Amino acid sequence: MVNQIKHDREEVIKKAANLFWEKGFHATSMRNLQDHIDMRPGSIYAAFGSKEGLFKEALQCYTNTNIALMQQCEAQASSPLNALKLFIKSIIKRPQENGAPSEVCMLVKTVSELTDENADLLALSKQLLNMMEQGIETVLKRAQAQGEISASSDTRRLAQFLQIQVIGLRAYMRANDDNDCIDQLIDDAFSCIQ
Amino acid sequence: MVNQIKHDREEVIKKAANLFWEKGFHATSMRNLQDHIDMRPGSIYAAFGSKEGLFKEALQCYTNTNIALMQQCEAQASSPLNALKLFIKSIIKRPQENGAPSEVCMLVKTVSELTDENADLLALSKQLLNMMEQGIETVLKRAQAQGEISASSDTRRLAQFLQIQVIGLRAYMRANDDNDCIDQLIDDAFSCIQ
DNA sequence: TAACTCCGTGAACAATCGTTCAAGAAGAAA
DNA sequence: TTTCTTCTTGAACGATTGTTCACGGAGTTA
Repeated sequence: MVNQIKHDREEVIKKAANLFWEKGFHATSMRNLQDHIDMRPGSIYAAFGSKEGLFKEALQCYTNTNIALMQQCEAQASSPLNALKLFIKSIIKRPQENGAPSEVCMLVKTVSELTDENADLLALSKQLLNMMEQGIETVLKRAQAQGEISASSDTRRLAQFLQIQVIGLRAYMRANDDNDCIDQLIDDAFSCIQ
Repeated sequence: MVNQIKHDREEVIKKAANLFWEKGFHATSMRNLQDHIDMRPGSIYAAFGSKEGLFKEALQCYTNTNIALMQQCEAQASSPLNALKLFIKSIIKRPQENGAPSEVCMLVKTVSELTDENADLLALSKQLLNMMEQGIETVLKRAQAQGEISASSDTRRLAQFLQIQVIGLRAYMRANDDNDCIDQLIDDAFSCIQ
């Protein structure tokens, strides 16, 4: 085998994504990343081109993980709507329970933090968030086809509604330390979906 | 009159708050601030002590403005619940319409961006967000006393619900460029309040 | 006018930022 | 062993970070 790649690319990106997710784009320095993913600047720049390049891959990785989780929920749950509930509940669980580095969605954090000074990163985050919403809508349509939700419901609007609930709940959890009521708040949100 | 203070403190803090609100704490450099508030480093540090010190005042200023807006809405509207609707609608309106530097609430942005590395700023933001929620609850109680909402409703939970809606809606607007549907989404959220 | 007080100035500080690149290490091919 | 290829290393770059402080200017008091 020719010179083997020392670092597993996927593994490295995953570690980087976790650090970016925790600290945000600007507060994460290349020195921080070097320590966290155990690579030297030369290797990082050879592999990813720039801090922005690595961040793009991190955003993609984060989204792919979420999509995979969604598919996993669909395989497990007894119906599309239950899959959606399972997905959202497992995403919203406190970080200390599922190892996530922040309560807030990484894409939302990024969209909130960045400005036009990083236009392409901002655009990518918006695009990925939109992709997640469309994924939700796809499952909602499946639920509609199976009669779980009314045929007259606007699945696009329902997907928007759920997206807003999840964004709001996660940011709210970040802002409040004691959140025993979260489970009920999630149920409240879902009771609106018919 | 002894040497008059050249810069109006309130005005300076308001300008600084707008820049911090737009760019976030980390992405706003002292050089950016110097240009934006037209003060030199010496004067800034004499008046505020540090970047963190100025940011604290900016957070307070932002919150005070929101509280003032809430009171103004109560004076204008025909009932407590209508005042709340008016307040939330005027907050959620797109930044290009009301001059706000970002769609996202400054306190939420801060809570989302910062980590324990700026523990006191994080704590202050959480505290101010909580204060806003309590303000909402106060108005809800007034609405309850006037029979606008059911006497059996849990105003604490309703305030939480509204807080989550506003947080979610604003972040959602930041992430989506075309948002003609926002007014309807706001009405949807309020239709749950009984 | 001279001395004093106060605020504002901006050059300069050490530290850190994102990034580059010449050099080294290690296995493959000859 | 020698050459070649490929990946890694870490010192070093100029730029920018948050912050400091000796200085100048302007109004007040004597």
